[in-house]
Amino acid sequence: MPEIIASAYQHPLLSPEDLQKIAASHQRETIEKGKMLLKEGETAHAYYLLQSGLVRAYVLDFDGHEITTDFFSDGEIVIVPTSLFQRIPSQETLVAMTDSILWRIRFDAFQALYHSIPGFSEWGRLWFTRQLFAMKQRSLDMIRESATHRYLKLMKEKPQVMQYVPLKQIASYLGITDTSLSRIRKEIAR
Amino acid sequence: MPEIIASAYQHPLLSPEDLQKIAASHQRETIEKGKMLLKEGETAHAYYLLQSGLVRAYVLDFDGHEITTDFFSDGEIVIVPTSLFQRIPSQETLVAMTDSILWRIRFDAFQALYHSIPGFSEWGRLWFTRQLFAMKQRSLDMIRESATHRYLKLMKEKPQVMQYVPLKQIASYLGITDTSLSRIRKEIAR
DNA sequence: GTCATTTCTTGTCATATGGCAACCCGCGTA
DNA sequence: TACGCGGGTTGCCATATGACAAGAAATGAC
Repeated sequence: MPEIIASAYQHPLLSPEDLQKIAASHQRETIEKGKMLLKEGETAHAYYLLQSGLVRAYVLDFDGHEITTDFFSDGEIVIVPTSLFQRIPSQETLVAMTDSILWRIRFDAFQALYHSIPGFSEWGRLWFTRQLFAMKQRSLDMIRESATHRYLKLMKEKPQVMQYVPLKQIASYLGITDTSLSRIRKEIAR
Repeated sequence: MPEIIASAYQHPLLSPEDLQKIAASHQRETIEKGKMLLKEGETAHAYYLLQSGLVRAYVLDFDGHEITTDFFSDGEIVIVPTSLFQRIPSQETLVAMTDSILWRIRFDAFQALYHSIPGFSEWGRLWFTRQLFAMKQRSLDMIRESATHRYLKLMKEKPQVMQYVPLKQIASYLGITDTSLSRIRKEIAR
């Protein structure tokens, strides 16, 4: 069983046998830089556990500009929950920023595990709880932290992003223009 | 069975009998304006379904200023998921802005339902999915909408808030100062 | 290697918002 | 009635960021 799966689904209620079953529901997949895992308007039928690489999520602005909504890095779950769990078209697009290796699990397989392994639904609830917390922190950061602080924080938490993502896309994630980000970088380098 | 419970837990997989069991796990409670449902530092042991009233959630700033993180209105679930599901102290405080009526369900009772009624854990996942979406929208709004637009949107979606909450607390929810909000209101009244 | 495209930086000016302080108003209370 | 106080508004000035445009640097295609 791939190490990445065991560590991603770590939970006190999940036995080694449970993990075996969970692992068996995942298929290994690779994707090239620039390719999309999910496009706006499509309905998701699976989510992905990212073994290595970098994936970006974005939505389109009222006038067609991309706004980056998320960066996914090693060990994280690449997913658009609304589309997958409400079975509706996604507003977000998922695109690989580097060649990536991931483990896909289809909705049906997930559903079967969710209702047959108690520890798995516990794990799921915990995952949601943490996601919700992270999103709340992000909203709070938008309110109480300066753009400079948000940039430094992102650099610290996801340094890979700096390496593979154009500033413009980082800027939209931070809620500023690429021009401002450029000035912030200049100021920091001082 | 209280109407509010049946409608809050509406889900195709939940039978009338399921709803009976769910309802039986809730206790009716009232709270006076100004009282707290959960204080920063306490660990939540229950969540609440709000039948009528208005509840506000806030965190404290680095220098002690309140930042409003949420308003809960009729029919919504009043909860601090991180504290309840990770069994850790809450960073948020929940305070009643008006006299309110709510239905409380304790963690243990929730847990029992979650693992015995498949439709209930489905419902829970859907609730999380929607919350996550709402939080993402909020982050996006902070990025792409002006303060004026955010204010108008809040007025439209939760008009009760205007009625019972001081501008200062609304302003912190919108990510601006009360001074700015006052100017925005002036401009809108124009 | 050359050309085209994308990415990043910089300058100028406009605008939104903040910080601070003064002030006004309504309301409860001594 | 007078006072104190919380809530809201306003004026003045500072600052952060945006909009737009030009140019420099890096990247990719052929």
